[in-house]
Amino acid sequence: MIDAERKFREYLSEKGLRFTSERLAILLHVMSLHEHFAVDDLHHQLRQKGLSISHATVFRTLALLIDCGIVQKLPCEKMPARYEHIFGHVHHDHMFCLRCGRIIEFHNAPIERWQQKVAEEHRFQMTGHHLIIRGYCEKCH
Amino acid sequence: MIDAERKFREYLSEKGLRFTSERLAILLHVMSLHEHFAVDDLHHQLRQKGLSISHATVFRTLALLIDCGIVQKLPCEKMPARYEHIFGHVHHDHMFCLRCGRIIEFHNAPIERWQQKVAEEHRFQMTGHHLIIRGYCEKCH
DNA sequence: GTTGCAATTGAAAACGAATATCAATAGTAT
DNA sequence: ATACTATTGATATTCGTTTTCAATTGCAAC
Repeated sequence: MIDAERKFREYLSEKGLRFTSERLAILLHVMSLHEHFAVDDLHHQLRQKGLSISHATVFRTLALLIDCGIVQKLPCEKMPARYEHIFGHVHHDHMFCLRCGRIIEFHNAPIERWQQKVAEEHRFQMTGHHLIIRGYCEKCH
Repeated sequence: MIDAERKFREYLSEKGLRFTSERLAILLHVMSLHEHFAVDDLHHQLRQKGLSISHATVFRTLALLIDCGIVQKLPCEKMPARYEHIFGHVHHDHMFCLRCGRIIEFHNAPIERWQQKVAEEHRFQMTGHHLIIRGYCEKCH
């Protein structure tokens, strides 16, 4: 059993929810993806694997995975929404290319620290943040 | 004529678009608001002023004002989308209270500088950014 | 001013992502 | 095994936003 599965089982158990085969299949597939994805991507890929999991269940399960901290919704304002698994990864932010749609991940410790400081100054209890830098990637200027 | 109107007229003229009474009314009202607003707020307030401007026109005009740099869409993921005028204001980011929905504005120069630096490191041409800090405000922890 | 053309408008219909409904199914605790 | 209740899939619905299209109105040329 992978760590993410253990974490998901614990989360569901604590909330009195059930660990179903659909939820396991979605979790495992999400953890196997190393790119961000839309709900439809995920749905199609699961069907190609021979699993018939409904659209509604994919949405419902993603909401649980987000609440549980295994997945995050990307802050870029494109529709449909994009997701990625974050469990087992260090925190990172994103740059979004307005021309080709490429998403570049980055991590910057000073920015993280200053955010914490700004929150404290406003007596604001920070639980998370989203930083997205928009512009044009190396190939697209 | 206020500066924003001059800027909007120039923008429309350059694009071969027309400066209509509806567009002027929306621009002036948006500039008079000192809070973020949803499309429906704007639409209602315009109607209360006795102006019968359609929903569609409000949406269409906001898109122009955003493209022109007078208005921005806020990056908090609440529906419906929130907007604010930015023309004549210094750049700022937002904290969003998950409990009461309050939006706190802030500006932090070091964060801005580090963002620029990160973009340069990735040879990324930054045109803008959105930073939103989520959590609980002073009243809500 | 008048004219002509294309941009703009309003009302309504269409769109699309996401959510709710509900009967059938399947975990889970006993 | 049983009973209870969460979950599922199919479908319908919601709701913010966008498109359609005929009527209107800027605006530039005359």
